[in-house]
Amino acid sequence: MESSYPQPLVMVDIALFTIRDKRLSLILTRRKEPPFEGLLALPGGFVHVQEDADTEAAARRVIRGKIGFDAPYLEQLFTFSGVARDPRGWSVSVVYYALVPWALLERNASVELCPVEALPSLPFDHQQIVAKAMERLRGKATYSSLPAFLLPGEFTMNDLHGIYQQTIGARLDKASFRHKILEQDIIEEIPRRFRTGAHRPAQLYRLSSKALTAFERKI
Amino acid sequence: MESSYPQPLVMVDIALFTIRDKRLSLILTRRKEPPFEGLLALPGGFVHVQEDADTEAAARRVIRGKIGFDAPYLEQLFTFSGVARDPRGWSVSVVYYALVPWALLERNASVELCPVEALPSLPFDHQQIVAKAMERLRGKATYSSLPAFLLPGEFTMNDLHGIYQQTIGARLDKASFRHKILEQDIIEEIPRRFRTGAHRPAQLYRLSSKALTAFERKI
DNA sequence: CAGACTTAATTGTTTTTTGCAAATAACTAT
DNA sequence: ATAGTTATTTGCAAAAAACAATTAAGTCTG
Repeated sequence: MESSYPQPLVMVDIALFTIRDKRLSLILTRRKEPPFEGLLALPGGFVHVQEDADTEAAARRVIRGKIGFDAPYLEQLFTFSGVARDPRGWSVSVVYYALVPWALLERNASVELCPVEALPSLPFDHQQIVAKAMERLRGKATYSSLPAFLLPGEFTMNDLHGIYQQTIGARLDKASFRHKILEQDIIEEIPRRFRTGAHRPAQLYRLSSKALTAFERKI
Repeated sequence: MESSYPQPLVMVDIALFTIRDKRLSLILTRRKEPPFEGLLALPGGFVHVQEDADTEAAARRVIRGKIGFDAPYLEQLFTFSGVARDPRGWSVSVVYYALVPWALLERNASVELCPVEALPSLPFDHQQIVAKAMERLRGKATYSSLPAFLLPGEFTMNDLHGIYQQTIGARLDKASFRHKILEQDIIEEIPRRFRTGAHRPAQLYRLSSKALTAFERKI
């Protein structure tokens, strides 16, 4: 039977993004075991065929282990494979990327955060993985509600505008951005809720039910 | 050591598209072994850690086994996993999709072709896989040169226009389409080459070197 | 061999989208 | 009250896209 052939090791790795101080950042783990013991790397682990229904469940397990709760946005990114990527042997890593608002992480003292423009050199093929994840993030930012998942439940149009500029890496016209976003129905005004501060109060928005169900269907 | 845990079975499956008689079609295989012996299914196989450098190499091996040569376009689609998708046990399938011009397949008598609107019910989770592949194809058609890989080396603007409409599933204005495509530099005129027939001859085009190198870099 | 026919390709016009600049609105701090 | 600052809207110009019609280039038919 074919399945008696030697099989690759199967693991999941997570590119877990957040935005702190307006900087897109990754949550990393300091490895507690060989190989690469002591180095910072993407959180990950082996798939446990006894407890994980599929690799997405494995990814959620890893994320919960790292930050204590589920990420609001989770999507499969790409599968990396080969004999050379891990010194333990031929391996397959199903990589997911996840977005978490910084507000949810703040109390969590243990997380190691690193802005994407200042990453250390990462073990395995994690450098490549990060590059691919950024590419996807940038790509989706131009036509989906994805970057909104980096924000907490309530946010202003300016917050959203900034996040989009961050992830796309370019300047966007405010008026056009506002227009296009509202037209897509991915966010909605929270009636009578404003962020008040030094100046004119800003209308608060939240993700619309349309955006949330689109995410459930992984669009 | 972690790697002594029970590991999932690792395989690759291929969604191999072509266009025959203006209909987007899939190349299927009649299974020669259990499970689902005798049924039509996507071509696939286990990853051979001795001979495959990575899952993409495994995918190429499967494709060569099926059609006798490499597909002009090949890209990783998605990884499907779980305990229920294959009766042999917890498995991971890294799925690739590939595009092949019908002209290259014509002489190959053994291939079983099936238009995507008239697929039989497929075993495993292959129905889902096909749905995902179509979605990706549709998505990419709107902004890339991808559908052009379904055509032979020389094609007319009308051929291309038809293919795009096929994969997107909507009508596209001829003048606008022409304009946008030419502006992107993904195809180029073949000087002095025309398809002659019953009426006005049509200029022949080919993929530009820009489109070909973009594919090499998997854009 | 003229003209009808058919498909290819271009051109012009209207409509929609986008980018830019300025104006208006709503607050706080002095 | 008013200057200062950020939020939001408005208006207009430029660009892109959709639509409609015209011109081009051949074959086929009587």
